[in-house]
Amino acid sequence: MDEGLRAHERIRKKKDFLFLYQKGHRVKGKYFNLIYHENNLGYSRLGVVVSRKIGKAVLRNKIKRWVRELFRRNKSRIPFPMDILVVATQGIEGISWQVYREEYFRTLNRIAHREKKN
RNA sequence: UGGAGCAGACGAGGCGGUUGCUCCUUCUGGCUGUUUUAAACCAGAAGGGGAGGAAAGUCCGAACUCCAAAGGGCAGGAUGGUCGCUAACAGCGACUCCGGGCGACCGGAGGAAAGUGCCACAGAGAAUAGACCGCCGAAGGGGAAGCAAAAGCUUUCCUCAGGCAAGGGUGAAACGGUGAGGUAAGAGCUCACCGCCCUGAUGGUGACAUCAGGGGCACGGCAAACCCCAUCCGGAGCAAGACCAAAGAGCCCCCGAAAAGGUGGCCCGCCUUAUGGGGGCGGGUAGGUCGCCAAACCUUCUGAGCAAUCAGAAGGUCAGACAAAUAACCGCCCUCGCUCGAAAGAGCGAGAACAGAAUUCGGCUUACGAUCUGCUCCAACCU
RNA sequence: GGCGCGGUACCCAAGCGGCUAAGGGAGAGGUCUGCAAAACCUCGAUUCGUCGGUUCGAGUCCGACCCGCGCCU
Repeated sequence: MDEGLRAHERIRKKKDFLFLYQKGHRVKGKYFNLIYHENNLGYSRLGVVVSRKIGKAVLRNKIKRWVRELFRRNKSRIPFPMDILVVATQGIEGISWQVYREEYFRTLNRIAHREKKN
């Protein structure tokens, strides 16, 4: 599996965001919430939301870069093709790259477990 | 050595590699399409570019776009020593005056004799000054004592009529200051010096400076109160705006008067329109494309100018996204800190802070560094 | 990204440059009551988001900064 992140692999349309907010399944985490919904594209797509409450522009960009890096490096951990929306919450501004990575993997595992049951 | 002032550079290590993003150019393949070639799109390869000095705050000024060709007036706003620079500016440079500092240096700047308004409390009086305490009471009035025949004279008291504004006191501010003369006591009443005002001469483009003569003091403060004077400004803003255009719905143009609406806060002016008649097939949402990166540009040199800056020559082109691009990590070297060691050296850690382009420039302001550099001033010590 | 509005006690707020910075709610204490409620009385801002400037004097006028909110695709 490739480790790229091309334009079509990112959620870019306002409609897609609104659809996920309405129909997506939510997983609440300590530092971010994750909204997902399966798609029929054959590949997964990623969207990142970091509001201005989190911090200044430098920090917001850094968080987005972390999220994208983990997504493209670990596409094989995603159980099936879906749209993923990562919404950063207050508290994320203090943590390190390693802590964030652990949290991301744990959240993906939770989704895999939940979907197996269903 | 310590303290201080001003100016300036840099913005963070260097080399190489792996994975990944974005834009440009060239090439290859695919898809679509057609008479054919291509464009666009997708994938790949090669080469190249890829955040800041403040990209920030959005405080000023412009370019650009639309609002009728943005036009006239009012209202409103901005600036404020002088001269210059600039596309423009609340910016920059040089100079002038005033204030602060021992000093390097720093800060301020039109008009208060065009008008209006305000100056609480305190105080006698606060802008056509005023008299609480106080000082005087000379000439005038009254009382007492002495001298004198008398007229009167001398001394003294009253503080009566009145005079004064020196001193006390109030206040942020009290209607020139100091000294001398003068006087009953005083007072620019007079004089000297200082301040102020007026006139003239000289120098300077000018703010202003210097000098000479005169006046006899008049002109309190506040215009970041209204205002006056001079100069400048139409309004919005790239989410401006232009073009293509699914779905859905019908929509548009021409003719004519009143009314309504719009056009910048108002007026003028200008534009549009219901209804009726006639004619025609466009307008525009989602979405897409453009605007969107070569510009008042950067570097070096030469010349003009005290300087800001200007002129010329040569060379360079180095972000262009749109839920929005720089990250994760490895190796070697370098610098710094800590530990071990007699030393050579070894190990560990760190390489930041403020902060992320969003139409583009010129400034201002604010934030920041464990990177530096230069000049200057003051103090102490040494020679 | 651009444009606009606001910040005064715990909350809502008024405030021509001049007295101790109105008022309402909530709170605390008291009066009343057997105890409460209601009513009545009393109390609280060392300072008006922060820092400078103008003025004799600033919550108010003028700058700079901080924070909060709204509108425009």
